[in-house]
Amino acid sequence: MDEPSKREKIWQVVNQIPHGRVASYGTIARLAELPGYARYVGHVMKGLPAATKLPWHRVLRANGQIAFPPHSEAWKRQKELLENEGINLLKGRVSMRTYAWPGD
DNA sequence: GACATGACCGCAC
DNA sequence: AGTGCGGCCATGT
Repeated sequence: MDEPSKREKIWQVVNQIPHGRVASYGTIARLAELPGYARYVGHVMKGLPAATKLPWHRVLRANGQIAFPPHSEAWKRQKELLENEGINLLKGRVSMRTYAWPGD
């Protein structure tokens, strides 16, 4: 089922990603106590309103890449927001070693 | 109810 | 280090 509790947990975790840090879909799922729901997290993100309060841009793939097709509009939008927070993208890819949350 | 698709992940080659 | 493949879960056709 698509219980509200699942979406809410995901929203909550995403909402707790600190400024200037990022987390992968799998990490979000794991922290939301929903291991294996990495894909579902993406589904929830897609359903977010355009003007959402959630820091959706801090959610990346496990390898640090943006989940959108490179150079697409959404891709550029997300890249912009990340750089706005002082996150350095190298070749459109974020160093998870440096910015991954949780960690340190 | 089978089959395809998606803002995914991890391990094996 | 790049690619492939199976595994994941919920939706849509």
